[in-house]
Amino acid sequence: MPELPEVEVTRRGIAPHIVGQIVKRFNIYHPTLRWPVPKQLPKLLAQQTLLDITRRGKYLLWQFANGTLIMHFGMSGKLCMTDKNSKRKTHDHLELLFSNDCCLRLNDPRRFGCVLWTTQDVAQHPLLVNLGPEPLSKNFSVKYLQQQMQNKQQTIKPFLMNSAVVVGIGNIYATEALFKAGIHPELPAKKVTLEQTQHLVAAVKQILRTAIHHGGTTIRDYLSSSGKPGYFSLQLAVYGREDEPCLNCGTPIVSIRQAQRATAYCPQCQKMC
DNA sequence: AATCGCGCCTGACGGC
DNA sequence: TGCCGTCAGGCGCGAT
Repeated sequence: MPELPEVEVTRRGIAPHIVGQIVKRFNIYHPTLRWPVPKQLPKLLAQQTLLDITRRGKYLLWQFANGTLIMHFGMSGKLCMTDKNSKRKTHDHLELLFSNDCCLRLNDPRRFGCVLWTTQDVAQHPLLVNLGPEPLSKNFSVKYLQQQMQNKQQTIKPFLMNSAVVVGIGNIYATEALFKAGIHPELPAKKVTLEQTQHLVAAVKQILRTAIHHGGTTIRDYLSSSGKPGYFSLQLAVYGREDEPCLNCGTPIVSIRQAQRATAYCPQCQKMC
């Protein structure tokens, strides 16, 4: 499942090939993603120059002079850079063909992703306007997080996955960051101490930076059909390691469910206080 | 107001 | 082998 690092790695991988290029064709093959892909997109984008491609949280933003394409990969989406003559694969839902013959196809088996269009200030779009700070920016600070956690009874793990608090932290990275910070996932947010908050902010930033770095090294794979997303190259300390020994202390990793999501943690290393 | 839980969807996997 | 049930999960939205 693409989280922030995978989206950022994708952005960095494709930008040099397509920014400044003109859209030759925009083809929709399967318009029913999470929301319908706007039917008028082929006409709107034809002959438009891609001015820039940026990211907000897990949203990829394609900036054109006449508007912005908003793309989200949901659970299973990815972009494949390919030859325009190559055979389309199952779950290739749409395709952007640029004037330099660079061809990008959105492949998303589960279709939880979306492709939308706005002519307004994209930051004010309903999907983006309520998003919290970028985790790798200085706005995601100990002071900020402390303030957000104040009076919050919700446990820290689902709290951390709330995009209004901080963007881009999905199940894998929330789980891993709490292990790294030594915090029990069921600790109510308001009970997280200053010291724990310091560890948590540092852990989130470090894990995301490392994941982006690893993704960058496997970027050609990521952009190809055979590729694996960057996080596969990460050493996951607890996620998916139920009953296996903790890498720190050997205690078997425990798995629970929080808000319908699997959470793995070490009962020895991750404390409630 | 804050938080929970549903539903969208397909592929992987396990049991029979 | 094949079929079928279960699970996984991001995230907006409606319910509580």
